[in-house]
Amino acid sequence: MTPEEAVTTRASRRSPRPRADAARNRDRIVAAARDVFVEHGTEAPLDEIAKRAGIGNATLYRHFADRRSLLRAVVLLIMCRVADHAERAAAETVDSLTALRRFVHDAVDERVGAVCGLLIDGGGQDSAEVAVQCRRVEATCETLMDRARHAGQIRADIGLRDLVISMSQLARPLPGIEYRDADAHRHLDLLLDGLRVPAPAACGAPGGAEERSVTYTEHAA
Amino acid sequence: MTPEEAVTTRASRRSPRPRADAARNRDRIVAAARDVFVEHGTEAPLDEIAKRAGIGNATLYRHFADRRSLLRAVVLLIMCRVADHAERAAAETVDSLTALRRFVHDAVDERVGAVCGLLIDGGGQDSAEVAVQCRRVEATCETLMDRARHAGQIRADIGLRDLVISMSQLARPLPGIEYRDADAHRHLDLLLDGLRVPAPAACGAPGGAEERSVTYTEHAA
Amino acid sequence: MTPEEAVTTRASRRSPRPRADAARNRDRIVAAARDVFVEHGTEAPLDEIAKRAGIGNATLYRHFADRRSLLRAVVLLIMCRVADHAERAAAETVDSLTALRRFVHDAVDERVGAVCGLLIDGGGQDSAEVAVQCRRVEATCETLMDRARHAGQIRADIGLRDLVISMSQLARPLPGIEYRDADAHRHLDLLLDGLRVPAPAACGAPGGAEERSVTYTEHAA
Amino acid sequence: MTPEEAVTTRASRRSPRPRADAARNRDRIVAAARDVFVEHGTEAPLDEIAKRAGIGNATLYRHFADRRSLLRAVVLLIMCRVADHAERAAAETVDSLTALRRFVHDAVDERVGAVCGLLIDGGGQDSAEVAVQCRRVEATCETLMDRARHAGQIRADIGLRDLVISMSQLARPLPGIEYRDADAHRHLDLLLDGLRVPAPAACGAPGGAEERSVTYTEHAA
DNA sequence: AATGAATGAGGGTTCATTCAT
DNA sequence: AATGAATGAACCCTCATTCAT
Repeated sequence: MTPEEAVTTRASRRSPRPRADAARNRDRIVAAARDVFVEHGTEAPLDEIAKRAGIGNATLYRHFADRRSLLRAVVLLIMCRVADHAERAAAETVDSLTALRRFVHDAVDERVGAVCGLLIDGGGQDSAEVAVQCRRVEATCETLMDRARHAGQIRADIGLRDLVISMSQLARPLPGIEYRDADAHRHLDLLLDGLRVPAPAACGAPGGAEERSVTYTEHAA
Repeated sequence: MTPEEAVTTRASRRSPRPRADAARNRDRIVAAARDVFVEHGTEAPLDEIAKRAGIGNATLYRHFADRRSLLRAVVLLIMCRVADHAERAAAETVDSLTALRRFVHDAVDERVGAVCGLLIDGGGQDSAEVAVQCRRVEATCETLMDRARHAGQIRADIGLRDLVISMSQLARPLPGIEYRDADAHRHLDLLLDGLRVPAPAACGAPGGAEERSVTYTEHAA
Repeated sequence: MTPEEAVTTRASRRSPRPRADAARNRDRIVAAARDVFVEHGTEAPLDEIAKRAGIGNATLYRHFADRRSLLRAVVLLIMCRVADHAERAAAETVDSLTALRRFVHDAVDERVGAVCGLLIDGGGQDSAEVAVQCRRVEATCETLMDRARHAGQIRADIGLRDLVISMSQLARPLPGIEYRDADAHRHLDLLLDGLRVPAPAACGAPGGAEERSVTYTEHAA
Repeated sequence: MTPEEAVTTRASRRSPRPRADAARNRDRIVAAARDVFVEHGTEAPLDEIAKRAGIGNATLYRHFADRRSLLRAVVLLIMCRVADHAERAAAETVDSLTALRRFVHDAVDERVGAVCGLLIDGGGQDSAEVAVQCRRVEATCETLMDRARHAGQIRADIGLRDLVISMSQLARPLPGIEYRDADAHRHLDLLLDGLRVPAPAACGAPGGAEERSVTYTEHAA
């Protein structure tokens, strides 16, 4: 599903035609914004984005009234793709855990880290379209996790939120450090390994989750 | 080791005495900066920090020439404490994996996520003092990881960098979302579980690291 | 006289025909501009005017090269009508003072306050057409005032400029306050009463013009 | 009463001391703003005001958070002085009509036209301090007008609002035309003459208020 | 001819940093 | 030493005007 389709079916709109060059500009802006947000964070100057997109600053404002609006478009773009990946993974991959794995890595490739936090707890708090995509992701992931849980592949105490937050955090660009996809992929693999059962602790290694959970509780206090 | 000791032994300096109230102000500023950086990111207005510290803005500049300088001091504070925790964990905890676990949770409690990125790749690239602390952390962690590796507790393909980056990322505050220590602790536990051997794959669950590594290679291309 | 006639006789122009719809657009723009200038001042965004006229912004620029040009057209429109009113009042109303009264109220209804200042001192300093209309107004008013003066109806120390400026000012919209024609009409009546002779002072009331003129001189110093 | 006193008695405030140079700057800014507003309208660039005051633009923002805030200060300054003039005129001038006359001319000299509209209908809608000064003006004028009415000096159908609006409008700078105090004073004199009774019409001149009121009603329709 | 889109210049406001008390 | 105040540079956003369909 493309973001355009996500917003509304074109036919139902009044706008006579979204002039080809304008549409191309819009896409360029969103793509540039995504990259700049990844590199410099969501507080990056919009002028930088405009320059990267090869347009004047005012043109950016013609397409997006303010920073939030642009951010929303980026989130929508990413979330549409991520949701697509989730559904495709669920449809095409028989093993649930493998599907989850495929999903998180695809999400990282979609720069999901650029908009971390925005897809949590409903995501686009102020955008119905984004919320729809978030729900697509949630629904698909929940299904996959349920199946994996029932198959005894992943621990029962892991929820959707854990997956989404961890994924977003690990995929986030590190300020001051050049962004490394490789790290995100690698650490997500480690984390996914941690989700699996039998929990490593059950394999005989000393110092299991219980042990930590004690310490953890202390910290939570 | 306190940050003051970390900087230099006082005796070798000219400054006759660092007036008690000035020293107190300095500490207040660093503490306030740490908290503000955690809450609003490292781009937060310095005036906000000064206000939080209960001092005038110019006083902040008397102590720290510019933003970088203040940031360095915060990093140094955190890294000193984190290094202390690392060494204490190594000294007091017999089991290496348990020591690592203790260390990462203590680091989160020290708000290590606030300065993520600054302690990677040598850390304070422009600060010898910070570099010293980073090396303390690195040395201790490397020792612990070596011991754990040799004891067959953690996988052989995991390096120090993996631990430090993951820890920093998972402990980072999520913009727009209220910071939750609990999430960081929880997800670090999951990640640590993923570091352990026998790898979950070896426990019989389908879809091991090898499988992923294939996909991963594709992504890396 | 319509503004079109005022500009030039069509026959002398090259333009083959001013396509009916184009002419209609032009009129709409000028009317919209007049209203917007009244409501939001002469600094109002031109896009607002275009939208109000129901046309695209570029169409506005096809008709009027820049803001000044549009403003001139509005002034011309208003001044043509105001001049018409002046001449009609002079022709149809026997009593000169009554004719003046009729004139000023008609002028207010033509939104003369919207372009205040532009019709003073020659009016459209940069427009021959406007200047022509200004002269029509001036000539007619001068005649009427002369007649009223000679008939002993109005004071001898009142000039055309007094009338025009006062009228413009009192008819001006008050920023932040919803425009009230009623106030303008009311206060113009009061002012016209002040023009009359025998001066109120002569009617026996204390504190006449002479008295004030003293104070006034002080202020002028 | 100075604006400072109008805001609050200094003693009751926490602010340790309003540093002399800062206070001087504040006064300079308000004075510059008043002049610029008179010359170029209340939409004039704030940078222009800062330059005129001989300070940096940011200093202006330190003293006044936004344009409204600055405007309020100007209004307060003017209204305090105007209210002082009103009370002084009432106290020192025996004849009520003469007092009113003195008042309006003093108000013009205080550049009351710069803030026209802001003193109508309660004045500083968002400022209690301004509202207080407006009420001082209103109360004094109402008293003066009452006395003049009872003494048969002015017409009974004239209200406070008529006086205030007319005064503000006539004293307003004409955009594009250099501001002329003389015109304002002159036209206010004429208007005040119009307020007097016996109404000029009663003096025998043809075309009185009744006649107009007919036309007027037509217009109002 | 009409229009949506593009754009550069300019104004409002914030903030890191410097100055004067 | 501590502070309130001052400042210029940078960013966001608007708008008059031009361009391309």
